[in-house]
Amino acid sequence: MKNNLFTIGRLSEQTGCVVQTIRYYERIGLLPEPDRSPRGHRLYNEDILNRLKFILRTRQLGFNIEERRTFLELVDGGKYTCHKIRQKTLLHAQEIKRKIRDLKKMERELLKMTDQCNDGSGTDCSILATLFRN
Amino acid sequence: MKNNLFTIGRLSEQTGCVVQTIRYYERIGLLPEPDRSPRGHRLYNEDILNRLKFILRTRQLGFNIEERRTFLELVDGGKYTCHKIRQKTLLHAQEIKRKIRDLKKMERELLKMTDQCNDGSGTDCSILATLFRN
DNA sequence: GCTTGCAGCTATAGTTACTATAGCATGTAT
DNA sequence: ATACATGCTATAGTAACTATAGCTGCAAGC
Repeated sequence: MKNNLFTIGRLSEQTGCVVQTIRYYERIGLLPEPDRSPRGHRLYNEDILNRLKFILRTRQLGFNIEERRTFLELVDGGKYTCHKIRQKTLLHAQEIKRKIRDLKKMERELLKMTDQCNDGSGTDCSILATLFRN
Repeated sequence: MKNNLFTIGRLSEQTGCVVQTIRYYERIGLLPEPDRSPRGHRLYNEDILNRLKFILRTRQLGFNIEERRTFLELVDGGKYTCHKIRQKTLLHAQEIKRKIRDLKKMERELLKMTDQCNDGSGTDCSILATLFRN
């Protein structure tokens, strides 16, 4: 049951990643150029499937393309250390923490504005007043 | 002290918005085309200064260009109601809440991975193991 | 035998919200 | 005279895809 090849449509189904994105990842070098059928269709194997799944998990965790690329290079080269990867991951977690803080601030300010709003049908809106304050 | 005109550099200083962005906002219609000096330099007044400040505040609150445009149209047309603006703002706050939830989930997962990591110099990294799990 | 539909292909453009660059004109300071 | 600062326009670049146009080739239905 190993060693069977499948098309890009099957890879897309297996991973939930749309076809264009798969080809995009190949173009930018995250995925290798796969074998082709006589008709020129891409043929994938389990290795590439797993590699794509790896990429998609790092994507879901908010790593950008270059960060994903670095992870892959570390893995490919086998020259990573646990420490290096942990540092990278912690750094990323900190950035996410900062984003959360910023968004919470936004949320607080938005809710503060709506709190002061009478929600009426008139045109004396305290939200706009706040946005227009000097 | 009113009615004095100033250049784009001054507007930039007053608002903290870089010059290119001001011109960009003009191009996409958020800011009006201002008067020009004999040399063709843009000349701004207090009204445009306040309009730009308004735009920048909505930007800081995470409203995208089209949302900012809608706010401006409501204000320009005078045909807004307090209720409408409140709804718009609350909806936006909800989207931000959702983003915060997603980011918190990311953060938790990242920290969980690093927790299980021995942080050593070896190449048996539990973070990678987690990312590669099937 | 013909058409329709589907899956794949390449190359290219569009998206968001700016940011940066190239190449120009003009005014002021040295 | 020359450098520097500020302004101008038009255009390209950014991130990470997503969508489109126009093509090939296979299989099924009429």
